[in-house]
Amino acid sequence: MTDEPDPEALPPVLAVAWQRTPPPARGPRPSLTVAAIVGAAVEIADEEGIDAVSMARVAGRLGYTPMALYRHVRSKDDLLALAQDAAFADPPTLDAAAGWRPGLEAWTRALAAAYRARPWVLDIPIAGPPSLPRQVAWLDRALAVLEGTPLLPHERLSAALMLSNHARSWSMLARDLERSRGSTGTGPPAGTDALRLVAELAAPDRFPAVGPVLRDVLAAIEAGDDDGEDVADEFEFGLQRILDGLDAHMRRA
Amino acid sequence: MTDEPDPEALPPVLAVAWQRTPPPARGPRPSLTVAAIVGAAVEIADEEGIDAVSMARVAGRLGYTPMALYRHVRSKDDLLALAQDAAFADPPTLDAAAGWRPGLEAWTRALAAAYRARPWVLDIPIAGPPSLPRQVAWLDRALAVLEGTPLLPHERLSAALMLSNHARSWSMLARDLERSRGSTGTGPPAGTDALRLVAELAAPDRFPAVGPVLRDVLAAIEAGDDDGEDVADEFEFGLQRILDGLDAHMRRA
DNA sequence: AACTGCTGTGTACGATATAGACAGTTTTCG
DNA sequence: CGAAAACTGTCTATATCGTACACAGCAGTT
Repeated sequence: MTDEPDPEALPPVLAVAWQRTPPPARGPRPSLTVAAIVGAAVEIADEEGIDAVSMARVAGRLGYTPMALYRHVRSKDDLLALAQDAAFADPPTLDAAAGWRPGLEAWTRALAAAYRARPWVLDIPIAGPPSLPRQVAWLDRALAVLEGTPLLPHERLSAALMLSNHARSWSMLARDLERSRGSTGTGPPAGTDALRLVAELAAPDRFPAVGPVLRDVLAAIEAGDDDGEDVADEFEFGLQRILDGLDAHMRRA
Repeated sequence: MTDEPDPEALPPVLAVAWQRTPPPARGPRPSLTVAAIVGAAVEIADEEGIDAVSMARVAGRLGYTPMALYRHVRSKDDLLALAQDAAFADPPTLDAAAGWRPGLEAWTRALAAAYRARPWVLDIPIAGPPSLPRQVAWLDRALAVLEGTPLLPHERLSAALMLSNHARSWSMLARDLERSRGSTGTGPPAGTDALRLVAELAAPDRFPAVGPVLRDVLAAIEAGDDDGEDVADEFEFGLQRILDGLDAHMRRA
């Protein structure tokens, strides 16, 4: 009678992700497992992107009916959340003796590398604060690096999330530029072209500041060869600014 | 015969958004307009979220057939991009005399306020660098504030994007927490509960750093009353760190 | 007056997520 | 030992969407 959800109960995704579901006592041994389902989803996403990940595709790859998946996973959204978490490699081990700054640098770069390795992860909308195992593992490493610092606990959390957001945001930008480089015409065009377009479209009287800056950036890009390099440079610039800001705050305390 | 897309041609979305499409020379006067379509989409999203925005709903609200929209908009994705851009208010006018730091502070807070006013904007995946008019207008204001500073042009661009990313990321977190506060049980639970869960789930042996920090943050939250406040505090902390980092970099130059 | 290019409509198709009933299997309880 | 209970995977069905395609009527051009 009581369909009231127990407020103390684990949300289903978390229960599955943290393997808090006791094995069934009765009934046939499940031949499908969550791990297999998630693995198949990851494989498909690796090969063809998340748009190719449908319940039917995942089930088909494993030799099952689409509906079989719903015995192990509550919804497609849940499956995608699990796939996203599974897509990450284990966080790097950081040299604690080297200090917090090199540690966080390495951590953030590793995160960006993870996004680069599986860009489809960026297509899955994030839902809530990090709570799946792999994400928590990454968070743990960042917090561990900050352990000797004068930062307050909530400041450490903020710092880690800030760097994580930075890695994610810039990875999305890099992915978008790469995508538009490939597909001609449909999206905004390749890196420099997109900038050039905006620089031309922005009327100097209405948007006086944007034009000069973009033209200058364009000139700088054309002086160099590669423009994938430039995106990486912007990533580094932002990373160093954030670390500078944390450093300044620590010195003040 | 030549279906080759002209590399110099505007991508269709941009042509529409910047009103670079010449009015048709022949044929009946269009009764539908892009502005009306986008406006209807925004209204529906305001009332029921983006999930409620379907081509049929938008067309229906205007008294047209779904397919009529495709005469003015290339795809649903394009429509959403336009709606996202239209959803933003005009950027605030900033006091140039006050200096770059107060200016960027106000700018970033205004951006966060815009996300708060229309949270559904965050559900639309961003595609590429800012290139639609309202987004460019916002970017222009941030760059204008940085005009007197020793930052190089590409550094100014980086700084603006960094702050924009910060506003967006934290707005998403705030929205997620608010969402889970409302819906009981289905998603991850309300703000503090989510943290508590992770704190319990993270085994101390595998994730030694996460537990203490989360418990400390939880205690701090429970000492105060509201936890919406805390998210705002984290936003401010990150904002100040980024500005500190920019400040340090400027002094060095 | 014929033609051309345009607008909005109607129909149709192909995906897709997922609800609900069912048959078969394994364990537990009387 | 047999009946009931709990669970797995399947099958069928539905509702929702985005959008391709062909068409009817309209407004300028030739």
